[in-house]
This record gives sequence, structure tokens and C-alpha cells, in this order.
Amino acid sequence: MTEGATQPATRATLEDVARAAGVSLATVDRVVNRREGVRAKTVARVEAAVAKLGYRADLAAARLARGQTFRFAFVLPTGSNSFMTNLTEQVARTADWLAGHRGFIDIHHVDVFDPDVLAGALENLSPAYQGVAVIALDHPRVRAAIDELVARGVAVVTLVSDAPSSSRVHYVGIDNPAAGRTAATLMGRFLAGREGTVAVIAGSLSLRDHTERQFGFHQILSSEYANLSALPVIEGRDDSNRTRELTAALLARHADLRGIYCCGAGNRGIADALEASGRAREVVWITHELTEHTRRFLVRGTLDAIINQDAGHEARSAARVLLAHCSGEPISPDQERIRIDIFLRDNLP
Amino acid sequence: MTEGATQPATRATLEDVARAAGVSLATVDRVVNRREGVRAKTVARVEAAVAKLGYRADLAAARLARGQTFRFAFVLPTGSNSFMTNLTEQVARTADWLAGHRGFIDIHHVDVFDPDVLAGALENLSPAYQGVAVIALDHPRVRAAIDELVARGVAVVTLVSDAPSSSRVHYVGIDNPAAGRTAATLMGRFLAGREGTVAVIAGSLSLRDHTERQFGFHQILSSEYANLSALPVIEGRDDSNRTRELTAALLARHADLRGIYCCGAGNRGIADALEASGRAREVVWITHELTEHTRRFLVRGTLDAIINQDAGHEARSAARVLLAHCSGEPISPDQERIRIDIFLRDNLP
DNA sequence: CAATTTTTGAGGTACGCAACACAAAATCTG
DNA sequence: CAGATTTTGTGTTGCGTACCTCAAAAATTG
Repeated sequence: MTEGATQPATRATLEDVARAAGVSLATVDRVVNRREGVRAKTVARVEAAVAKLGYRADLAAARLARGQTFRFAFVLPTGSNSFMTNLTEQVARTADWLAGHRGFIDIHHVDVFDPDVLAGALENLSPAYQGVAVIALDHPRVRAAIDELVARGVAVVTLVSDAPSSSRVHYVGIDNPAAGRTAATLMGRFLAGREGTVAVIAGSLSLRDHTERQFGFHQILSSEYANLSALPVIEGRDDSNRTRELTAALLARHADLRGIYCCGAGNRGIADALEASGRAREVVWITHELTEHTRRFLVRGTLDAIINQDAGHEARSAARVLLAHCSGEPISPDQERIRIDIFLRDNLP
Repeated sequence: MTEGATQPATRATLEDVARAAGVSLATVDRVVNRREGVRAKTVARVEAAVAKLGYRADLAAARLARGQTFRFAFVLPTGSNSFMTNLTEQVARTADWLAGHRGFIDIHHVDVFDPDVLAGALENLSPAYQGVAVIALDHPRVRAAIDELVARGVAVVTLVSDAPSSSRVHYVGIDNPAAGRTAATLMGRFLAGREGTVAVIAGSLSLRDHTERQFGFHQILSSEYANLSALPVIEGRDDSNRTRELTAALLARHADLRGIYCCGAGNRGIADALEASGRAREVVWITHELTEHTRRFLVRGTLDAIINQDAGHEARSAARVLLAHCSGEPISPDQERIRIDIFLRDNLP
């Protein structure tokens, strides 16, 4: 049977509310926009009418009337790897979407790995921005720069990499320790009791996200998989040539190497070394970020799993959060939570 | 250095375009809304001005001026399991959001497992709806009902369960065969070479999504994991009591049972039986849908992995697709693709 | 060149709300 | 009860676009 919760066919306007409450439009306006000078009794009457008619402000009309426009700056790394390239493109697409909603995004490219350069860029941002999204570094100067922006009334969200001790209003990105733990569980279960060593390759241990991932990874590996022992973390600087050599050396030195967890970039180097060694099939390799390269390695079977964060979601979420913050609307945490995606060969998008 | 792609501080309006092109507002309107009666030469001039100024219609203003409102019907199952309850809630939340964008959602509860009832419900839907989202059944009568709606100019999207041979404009849901393959790969890898049998429990094989999942599961299991042999599929009718008994019987009969893949509901019964048998730790159990129950089983270690589809995403996506379709806007396939989530204990949201 | 058709311009209204000014009414104060 | 104060009503304008009418201008035709 089709028993539906049928709603009124047409939306109630402010005028309808005014009529229903027996007050004027101005009073309703005062109530819904929480302005002063209305008796509590009247407020109650208006709110009752709002509830009764199910009045909801027409966001389109409200934004039009307010006539506000928003300018946001996205501070992203220069050059860089496939993930960052993709993120930049997703931000550009988001900008395109925002343009239809009275919002503008400027993309600023900065060397985000240098705290001074990054902090300087944040300090010199035009005061025209109501919001800033930045791939942060958890460094005192950067933190100070963020805090100053926030103090100036600018909404700041950190993107992909957080600065938790700063006063940013929101972090858009994954829980990195949890991502590391996820990788460790996959590694442990895929190796199912076999004994041997596992290597961890990070970009740089001065990057908070890489550190957190390897922390989570070690945590689970050591507590749950006694059969596996982790080798000291190697820093590959997110560079393929360097990771190629490091991986080749690893494979040569450790005959009992069972797994590689790469919590940064430089995957092409790892793939080359693994495939050259002839041990690609037996060594379980888990890495981060779905790119055209890692996709290929996964399909080919060299790579066993990808832990991913969806750059498109991150870009859109950052824009939504900034927009909501600037226009005083609430955000739904559910929708803005960035998930830790696991990709196997079978569930690739 | 902060070299940014700085955009104009304020958006260009139709008037700006008119001025730049040296024509009147009416002409610009004719061009941007593709009305007739404008010389090709003039069209080109206006379009050049649009491009030069980077004009983008203000969606808020456009929608306001058009004054259209949209009514959508969501046809969901009556009563039912945790997943459907959650989906219903997410649809309600989406309705709340849509209300701010001149859209209304009515939720109709129907026994979607009965093709005649479902088809009847679709046939009797009020003609006031511009769009319908339905958890479909791939059955001739249902297909015909969908086709008729589409023929009447109603946008129809299938939700969670598809009717691919119908003329629905979009399917919002996961790739079920791929989900089954994903489960099989996890099963195969978690069992890592051990020999034995694997059971598959479906709700009903007349449900397309369940069939597709078990198809994908068997496909990978038989081709890649010769060490594991699948038992005949069991139909648990998504009922916990029934699955409890069936699982208990399975465990009693098959000492070499290594894994259980449940591609439907009834998980509480499986958990009970597994835990009662004392073999919860050694048997790899993989199931679908993250609910409060499956979350608990996963954390406890009884359950090894959850294949999930995000009900919130699905609800929002369906609404966005319907809205876009009705207002002639394009959709971005990227954003509307529903992912096959894998949840381990470590990456639970 | 006149008559006809096509193209363009000018101008208006409406959408629902925000924001403001000012007057009128109600309430409170001394 | 007069005066001061608070609360409410009336009215206006503008946001950027859609859509409409009617007239003016330009191009095309016979």
C-alpha cells in the first residue's frame, strides 16, 4: 500500500508565516533572523507558525538578497606527485561548481614542505579571503599563521594534512593513524601467519601524516602479528628513483621480506624494484592513494591493496565547510567525514 | 611564492555581458537560454563576451526567477532491516536539505519484494511527481511501470537495486557483482591457502542484488582460490532466526567450514551461531552493510570484514540526480558513483 | 523602393528574502 | 496621566535572473 508522508505541494513563504501568526513581515523577519526587539510572547507565536507551516527559508532567495559573495584561497603544493596533481584538478572542478553559488576559489601554489615559505604565504594572503583551505604542516610558524588568520575572522580548514594544535575550524582529511592500522591489518591478514620481516617506506618522517600512518601501522603489527617484525622505517622522500634503489636494496638484503607498506609516494620505484626482483607475487605490497600508476600495479597484481582518500570528496568538502562556516549554516559531520577507502583489484572505481 | 590564479572579485551579471557585447539584455537572455531569433553573428558576439567575462549564471537567482519547485517520490520497503531503516532516515535528512532548494520528497513505504505490489504502487503514484527514486525489482511488471513513468516524462532513478532493462535514467547503487568479487578476494586472501569449504548465505535468490553478489563471489573464488570450495547457496530470507538455524546446521555438518559470505541481511543470527559454536575466530565471516550490529560483531572480531554501501551517499545522490535531471543541469559521474566500501575494524567511521 | 520578415531593444513584472527607515501602537516609567 | 521607551506595522529597495509584451530597427524579399 502506498501510504506516504505527503508534504504540502508548495513551500510556505515568510508572508504565509506572517499571516498565520497575525503579525507583520518585518516582525517575522526579526524573529527568524534573530534580531532584537521582539517580545518573547510574539517570538513564540511566530515560531509556532513557522513550525505549523513547516516554513524553511528559501536558500536561493536568501543568498540572492544578502548579496554576499565568498572568496576562498586554496593553498596547495607546487609541482609534486600524482595525488597532488589530482587534488589540484578536483579543486579546480570544485571552483567551477562554487562559481554558480557566489563563491570564488583562488588556487595558490606554494612549497608546503617548507614551514617558513608556507607560513609566509599564509601571512601574505590577501585580506579579501573569507576562507582558506591549506595543506598544513604542524609547525609553530605555520600554526601561528593559521591562528592569526582565524583571529582576523578568516575561516581556515586544513586539508589532507592537519595542524591539530592550531585553531583551524575544521580538518578535511582522513584519520592517518587509523589508515596505518588498516594497512597493518590487511598486511597481517594477507600474510596469515607467515613469518618474516615487513618494511615501511615513508616519504619523510617530518610529515605528520606519514608519521601518523607508520605509527598506526607499527601499533597493530607489533600487538597483533607477532610473526612479523618491522624493519626500521625508510625515508624515500616521495621520489621514485630513490625508492627504487631503496626497495632493491631491501629485497637484496632481506630474503625473508614478506611485505612492504608505503605510507607516502614514490610507488613507481617500488613497483620497478619488486618486478625486477621476481618476488612481486610473494611480497605483499600495500600503499596509499589511487593514481593511474597504483591502479595499474594493483590490476597487475604487483600491488595488493591501496588505502585511499578521495581527493574529489576532500576538495568539495573543504569548499562546503568553508561556505557553511561563512554563511553561518550548520554542517553535517556525516557527510563531511572523509573515509579511509580500501581498494582491491575488484572494487576499483 | 604565492602565484595564484586570481579571479575577478565580483561575478559578472547578465547586464555586464550585455554591455560588453554591445547588445541589450533581452538579446543576451535569448542567447544564454537558447531561444530562437538571433543572428548567428550576434550569438557569437554574445558568447565571446560570456567567455571573456567568465559569466556564469547565478544559480540562486535563476532558480528563484524560474520559481519551479520539484516533487520527488522515494519508494522504500516497509518495515525491514537495519540497512533499510538507516536508508529511510538518510532519505528523510536529504528531504530536509532539499526543502531549502525548492524540492520536496515524499517517502512511500511499499512491499518492494512483491513485484505486483511494487508495480501497482508505481502506477498509482500521483502525477504531481517530477521524479521518482525506487528500490527496484528486475521484473517485467515493475519494468513496465518504470517505463510508463519515464514515458510520461517522470525522471526515474533506481536505488540500491537496479532494473537495468528498464528505461530509468540512472542507477544509484553499487556494482553488485564487483562487491561479490571483492568479498571473494578478501575471503581468499584472509584464508591464505588453507583448504576447506565456504558457505554463501543470501536473502533470496530472486533479489537481483543478492544474485549478482553471489555470482561475483563464486566467479573469483572458483577461478582464483582452488583451495576453497563453495557450498550450495543458502537462502536466509534476511531473517535472523532462520539464518541462526541455518548457520548452526552448517557449522555442525561441515567441520572444514572456513568461511561464510553473507550477501544479504540476518547477520545477528549468523553471529549468534558462530559465537555459540566457539569457531568464531577461525571461520572468516564477511558480510554486507555497516549497521550497529555488524559494527559490534566486527569490533568484537567475530566478523572479519564488511562490504558497505553508504546509504547517506545514496540518498543524497538520488536527490541530486533527480534535481539535476529535472532542471536540465549536468551531473558529475564522479561524484555520483557509489563506492564499494570495505570496512575492517580499523577504518570504521 | 515598398512591403514583409527577421532581429533587436526597451521596459516591465515576478520570484522570496534581507535590510532599512519611519510611523504607529503598545507598554512601561515617574 | 504625560512622557519615555519598547515593540510592532507599513513601506520601500535591491539582489540576478526568467519571461513577457510591444515597438523599433535591420535585413530580406518581391
